[in-house]
Amino acid sequence: MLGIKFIRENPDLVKKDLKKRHEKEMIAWVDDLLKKDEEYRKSLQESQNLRANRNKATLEINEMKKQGKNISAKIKEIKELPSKIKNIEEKQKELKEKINYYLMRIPNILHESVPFGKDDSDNLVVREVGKKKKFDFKLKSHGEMIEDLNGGDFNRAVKTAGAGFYYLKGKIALLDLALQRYAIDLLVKRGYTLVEPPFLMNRKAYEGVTSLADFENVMYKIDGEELYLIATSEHPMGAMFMNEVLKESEIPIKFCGVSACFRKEIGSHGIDTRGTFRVHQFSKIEQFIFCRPEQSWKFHEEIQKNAEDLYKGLKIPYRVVNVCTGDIGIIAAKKYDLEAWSPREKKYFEVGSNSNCTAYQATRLNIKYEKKNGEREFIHTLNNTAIATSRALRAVLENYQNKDGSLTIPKILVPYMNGITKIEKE
RNA sequence: GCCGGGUUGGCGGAAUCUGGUUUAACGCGCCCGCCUCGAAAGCGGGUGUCCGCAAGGGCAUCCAGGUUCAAAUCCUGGGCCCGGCGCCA
Repeated sequence: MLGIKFIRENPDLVKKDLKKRHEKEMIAWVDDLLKKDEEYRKSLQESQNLRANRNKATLEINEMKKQGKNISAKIKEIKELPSKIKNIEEKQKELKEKINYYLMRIPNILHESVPFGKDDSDNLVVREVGKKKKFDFKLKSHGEMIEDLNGGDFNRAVKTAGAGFYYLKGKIALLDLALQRYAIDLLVKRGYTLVEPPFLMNRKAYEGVTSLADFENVMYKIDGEELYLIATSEHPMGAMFMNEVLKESEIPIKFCGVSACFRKEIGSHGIDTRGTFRVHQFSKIEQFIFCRPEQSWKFHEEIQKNAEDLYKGLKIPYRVVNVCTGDIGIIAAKKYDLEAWSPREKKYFEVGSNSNCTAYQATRLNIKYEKKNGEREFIHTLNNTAIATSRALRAVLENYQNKDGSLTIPKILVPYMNGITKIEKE
């Protein structure tokens, strides 16, 4: 969320941004928020004065009691103070709740380089990289390939779990792991610390890292417990330092998360029942950075380069898009999507997403860092996919299939495949 | 899951039974200043957060409530940690 102080000081900037995001109703929210904020602070002053009076009287009573004086008159005098305080504070609570309602929903301030637009069709292509191979045969879908290579089972996954789940087997399962190890090794080599986080998270921590809509549309909740299955390791990594103050000397912190990811995908396009592309569970290697505010734009490009280097290494053509104001979501100040080339559909499809969340997540999570002079400031957080196997598998399976139905293993993955260079049709 | 013990600042640790000059004694750490060629020691100040231009004040003893003029302390519910038992990949 944005700091209330920031909104107080820059209401016009906030409104201008909401307009860019096509959030017209929220513009009125800002005025109401500021009004409620002022009322709240006034009420706070009032209740605090009453509390000060009460505290003073309490000390006096104590003193009198020690001297053996009769305190009943004094108690009568301040008798109604507690209820007065209670009344005011109840109103205050309502104001605070409304203020929080707004703060939890008003989105982050956009970076100036974010293109204006309505939806994903207005995303700006930043660059296209890699040579597209020519195929002189009809390409199979990645789902068909997996089945033909005896590398997975979608029907039986429907039986045991439901649509949107998959079994991977044999060499394709190994390929899934190879992709993960490849990404981990590249990131660890570049100074990132490997992290295996909890796959379940409580509500409080979760509210800090995601938008409220996600609780409905994305997250699986454990029945009878305040626990949610993580949608990405970004979430437990982000929440890791909740309510902490980090020393300037310990940041930047660079994490490489590895986890299974669970998503309901309600409200998104159909679930992929013959493949791994849009599914309820997949594995993902994720980059996450905590850093000083002045470093975050530099790191945004750094984690972008990491992701691009992974696809360059795989020799899979991709493009980078700068996600526009209408498609970016409430948390990021700027977001790049990485899209791999689908030779079968002759279009790009999303394989990763790179967000600079600036102080937005850190404000909700209350993560600060302490400067050398003792001052404290909210930290910046960034996250980017390295490899989501469900999507990277599709990219590999389409770009590396051969006319005879076999699959060539990308050279860079061969060491992770126990030397296997090709998966033949069985 | 059951039984018992516990939860106080950056850390150790008093005060809890018997509510009251204890937001926290005592000790350690960290930061700044003085001293010094530099450092240590020593001395002085600081070391959570919120409201306020300031003066000043509020809040903060795991969390949420309650009782009370007053809660670290009493009551209710919940979380977490330690030990024992049980259950179990």
